[in-house]
Amino acid sequence: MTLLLFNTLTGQVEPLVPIDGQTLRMYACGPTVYDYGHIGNFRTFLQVDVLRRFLKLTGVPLRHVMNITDVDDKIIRNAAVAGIPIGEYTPRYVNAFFEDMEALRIERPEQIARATDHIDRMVELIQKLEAAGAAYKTEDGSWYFRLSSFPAYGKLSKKDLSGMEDGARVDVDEYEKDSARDFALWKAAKPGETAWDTAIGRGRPGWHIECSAMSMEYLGDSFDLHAGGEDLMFPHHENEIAQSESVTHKPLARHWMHVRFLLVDGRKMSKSEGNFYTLRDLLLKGYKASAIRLALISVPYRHQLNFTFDGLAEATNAIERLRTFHERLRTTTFAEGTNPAMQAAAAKAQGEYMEALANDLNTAEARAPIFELLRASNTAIDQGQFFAGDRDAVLRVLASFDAVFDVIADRDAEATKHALAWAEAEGRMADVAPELLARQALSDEEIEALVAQRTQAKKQRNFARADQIRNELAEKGVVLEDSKDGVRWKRK
RNA sequence: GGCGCGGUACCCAAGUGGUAAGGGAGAGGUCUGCAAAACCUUUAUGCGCCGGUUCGAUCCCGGCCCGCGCCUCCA
Repeated sequence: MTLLLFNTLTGQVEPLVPIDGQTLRMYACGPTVYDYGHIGNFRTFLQVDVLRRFLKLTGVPLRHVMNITDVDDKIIRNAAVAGIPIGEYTPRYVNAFFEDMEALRIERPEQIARATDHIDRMVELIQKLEAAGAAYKTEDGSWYFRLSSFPAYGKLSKKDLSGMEDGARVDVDEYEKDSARDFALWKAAKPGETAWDTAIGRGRPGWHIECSAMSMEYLGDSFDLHAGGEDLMFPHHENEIAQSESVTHKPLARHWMHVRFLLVDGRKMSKSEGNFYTLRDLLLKGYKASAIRLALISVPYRHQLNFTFDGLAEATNAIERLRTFHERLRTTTFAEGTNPAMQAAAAKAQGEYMEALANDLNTAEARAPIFELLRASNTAIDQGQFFAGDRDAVLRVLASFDAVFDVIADRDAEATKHALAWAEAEGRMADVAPELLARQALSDEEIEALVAQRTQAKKQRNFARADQIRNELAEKGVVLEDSKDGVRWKRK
């Protein structure tokens, strides 16, 4: 099955297939590690995760490179404020980022590349650009890209810069540039700032050059897909194209994917609006990592997603239903055999599910057949028309679902535990929701003991006592389910 | 100002030129000691508004209204 993916470059939905007929090579812009990741960052990374997981599900081998920008103005500024070198400042945020990826079940790309590990590659690239007449050095020792040397500039974002060349706006700090639109490849060192001594002078890289240098290093001159948030389309990706293609004279990437921004309560998320959330903020409020994942991927990547707490609650409940169903399949004993109707329903769901994802990663549409199969299965089970062979077939469909969505398998407790440990270490326990703390109050053993007591009380038909225990557990976030096979409990 | 996106039931949301997936929530019911879970029924003659094309439009075209994003560091 071939993925049809919208290509920003052509404005069309096109098949995404490896140009070399084997491995799909992709580059996706990663984080700038100056702070903790927010849900907007993660929406993009999650949607790219959906892409890579679907490709893997369809049997496409991947080589996915993600950069980590560990040197830039904000990092330098923040490190200076903290009074430490950037090499000491960034690791905590790099580690936090990886921990957040793990919490959200975002798969690790095959290759992670840090900017500061590739300074020499960037310098080489700038030298090549100079040789090609596309780069020049200014008096202060900075290097700029000569936009006039690259007529195709703007082809990705569909911008016509012809009328803007003679910028009426003159930036006094950049008076040395040939043209106001020329962008920095290399910034000359300012006193006290982080800098590298290199063949092109002492300084630090501009933002865009790292992606050109590192994609070339790990994926070659030309690769299959380049992805990132919509804001990166211009100027970042446009600049990457200019830098890379001026040297290679080959298309940097054949396919470009851009994930739209999310809104929070109908507005762009920003600190000043007071609608800014990191993943950690939400975990401490008691929301499950899986619910955050589902909420952020359920609206297809090309649409704005309006993030709300209602939406998070909805995702929480939807996951609960999936997990309850999965548990029912796993723990119920079914008679041998199959129900042809169920076999057909499972095959249909699987087909519709895959087709929806193959259609430009339509995650919203992909959910529908899964829930339809869930209901059909529950009905069949209730009526005794569901057999061991059906269970296996339905479990296989759920496995396909989770191969991409990854929300049924429950690792929420670990993510929450890590978040709480972090809050403790950072002195942020005041931000932890009381309900979350209440939920941590009982150990599994204590819950088991109370459940046993309640079962005993029920046997003695002491329902008052049994209900008392149930209420007590409910206050601690533990929900009970009585069934023929005994009592199941779960944490909310 | 330039570029682009969206307005579908209480909320989220998919979708197609032929009469509206799915999720959440609510209501009623079955089951249960009571719950929970599960299932059944129910909640848009309607898809922002007005025209047009068509045998037929939510889906195509035009206009209008409203909301949002990008154009600057930003996922």
